[in-house]
Amino acid sequence: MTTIKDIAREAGVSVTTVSRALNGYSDVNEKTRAKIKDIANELNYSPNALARSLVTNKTKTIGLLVSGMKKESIKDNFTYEILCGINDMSAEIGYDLIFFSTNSTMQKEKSYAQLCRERKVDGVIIQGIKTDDPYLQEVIDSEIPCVLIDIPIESNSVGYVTTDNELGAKNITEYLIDLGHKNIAMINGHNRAFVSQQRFAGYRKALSEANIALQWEYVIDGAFDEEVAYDATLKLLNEHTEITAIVCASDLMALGVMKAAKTLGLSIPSDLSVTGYDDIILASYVSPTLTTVAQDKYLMGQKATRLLAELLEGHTNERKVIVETEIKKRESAGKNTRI
Amino acid sequence: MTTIKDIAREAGVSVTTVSRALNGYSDVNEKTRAKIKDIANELNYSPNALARSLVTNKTKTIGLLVSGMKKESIKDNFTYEILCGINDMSAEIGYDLIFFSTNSTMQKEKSYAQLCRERKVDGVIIQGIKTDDPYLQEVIDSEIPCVLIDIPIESNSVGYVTTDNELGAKNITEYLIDLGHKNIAMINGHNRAFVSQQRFAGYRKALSEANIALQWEYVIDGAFDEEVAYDATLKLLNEHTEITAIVCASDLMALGVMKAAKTLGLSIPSDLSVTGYDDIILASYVSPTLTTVAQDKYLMGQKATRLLAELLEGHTNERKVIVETEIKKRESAGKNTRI
DNA sequence: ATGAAAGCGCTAACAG
DNA sequence: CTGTTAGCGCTTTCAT
Repeated sequence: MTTIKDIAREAGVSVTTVSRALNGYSDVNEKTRAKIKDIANELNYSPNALARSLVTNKTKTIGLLVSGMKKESIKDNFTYEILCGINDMSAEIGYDLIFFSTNSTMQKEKSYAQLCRERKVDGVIIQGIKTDDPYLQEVIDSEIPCVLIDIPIESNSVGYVTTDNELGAKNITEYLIDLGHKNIAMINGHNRAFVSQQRFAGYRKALSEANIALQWEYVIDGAFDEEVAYDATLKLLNEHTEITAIVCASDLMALGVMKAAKTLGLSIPSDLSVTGYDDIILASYVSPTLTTVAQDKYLMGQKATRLLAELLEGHTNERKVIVETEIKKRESAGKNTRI
Repeated sequence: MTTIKDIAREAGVSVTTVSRALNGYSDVNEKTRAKIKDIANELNYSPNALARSLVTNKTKTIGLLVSGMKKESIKDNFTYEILCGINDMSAEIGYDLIFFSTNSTMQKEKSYAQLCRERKVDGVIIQGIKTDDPYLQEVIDSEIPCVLIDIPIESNSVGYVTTDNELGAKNITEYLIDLGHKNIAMINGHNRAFVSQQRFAGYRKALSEANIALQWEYVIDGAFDEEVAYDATLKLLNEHTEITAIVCASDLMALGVMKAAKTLGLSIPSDLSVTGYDDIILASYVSPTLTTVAQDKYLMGQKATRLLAELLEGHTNERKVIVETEIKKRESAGKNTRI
């Protein structure tokens, strides 16, 4: 492996000069620089990022703490799209990405801060973490710049990217109300997710503004899981045949709801309207196609990365980024036929 | 930031002892070790991986060279599933993952080997690279242990994971032949992909064994792209109305073919049978559902990682891993009705 | 414009 | 069982 020492020897200069020449410092004779560069090329030199980082205390690396890269959640390309956005943007701004491979067993042994300190990442992006995750507190306490996705926490070194979940849920609920529905149920995620709390708030607000009383029995947690949502829906619809529409806090759960409807012999949307949240790829391919609140996940990833870069470079204006959502009106929601 | 120096001072021992105590060496008094560990905890110490790597020349890091993490290819969760497999397995064997964020512009400036040398990754997994990619030759030349996905190259430091693409394509073509089809077209990827070459070979072999003459006009490249496949299919079917079945080299392209059929007013499978390759999530959700050759992408990722680990630890038996494929018979392929 | 020297945090002989 | 010493490859004062 070629080092600057080798180059220095070959060029008959000191390592200092080599370092400065290669790093584009101005106080170096252009002739010497050219010579050094030539030799570097010839010797097939590439700098050792480890050694450099050790002294500069910068790694040009972003740590990624991503839950949901499990086999089970492959259907849900939410995480992947965010990843793509992060990847593209980080390439643009010159940061490499490091995945902390931490399975559940190890998570107990090694703290968030430890992970970051060991690898000396410049900053971190966190996605898919639950609000009761012990890591979360650590993030806030730690000095390491960090961007959270879908967790609204701000501090000196912490920012976040999210969508207006309350508004999104409110809008789509209103859309159902406009379609004539009154008995609208909600399959939510779970209360350890901020987005669930917010989406419920939006649902509630829409009902309230339309003077529809909130029925607590209509609101069920589906754990963001297709199967769980399926089971919950069967039970719900058996007990409450008056329900004509279901708002889901994720597309995946909406798929579960649609399956349940099929099981019960209900056709969508004539017997039951269903809406999702996220706009995953499947949403536009299932039959009937799924009406949903679209989040631009790719953009979220990009913005998260850009925000982190700002945090790192210390010229942050705003630590909060809200990405717009959009209702995709497709086939799964229709007029209430039971009026 | 706490260093072993701090601990050493506090414990009244040398840094060497601290290092050995913390790394579990046996030649350390258990009492001293306990004391050192206590102090380390108290001081909230975590080792600096950079410094360690600099001297040990090992980083416990796997580099990932993945094409297809672009916005355009989000539909195609092939890459993502492989990633999940890699991620899970690398967590298990204690390696972190680093993404080389290299966009097209940078790729020209920095070589594969440079990337690896700079970051001092222990090994590399490469996916989605084309056979004419200059990186490929570098991989082979380089001494860095490397596992390729879907590129059959072996050397001292290089292994690969793939499926039997020829067999898969042969099987599914035979399946169509068994259904009574004779005029079977193929929408292939492109010839810079090994899998395309192999899948074509399988298609060809199946035809030949059934004494069906290969028609070169029936074989078109679809660039692994939905749109391109769509256009190609329109043209193909307009010129060759006798075609009753199309074998595609990817599911994404099969989606394009299905759209084209729709455009042409052909119904699937009664007018046209279509098969895919990969078994992406969409395959079982589109309507009609897609008959395809399923590859266990997650498993491929896992196996790639395990193989790399073996390469790294120097106890490699076999540098080649072939993952089984399976034909998923769904709705898009049916009996030839034009016999 | 260049070099000498110190040091980033750690491990690894070697000696004792 | 423990400490001394050297050094991984690089950047960074501080001289010159």
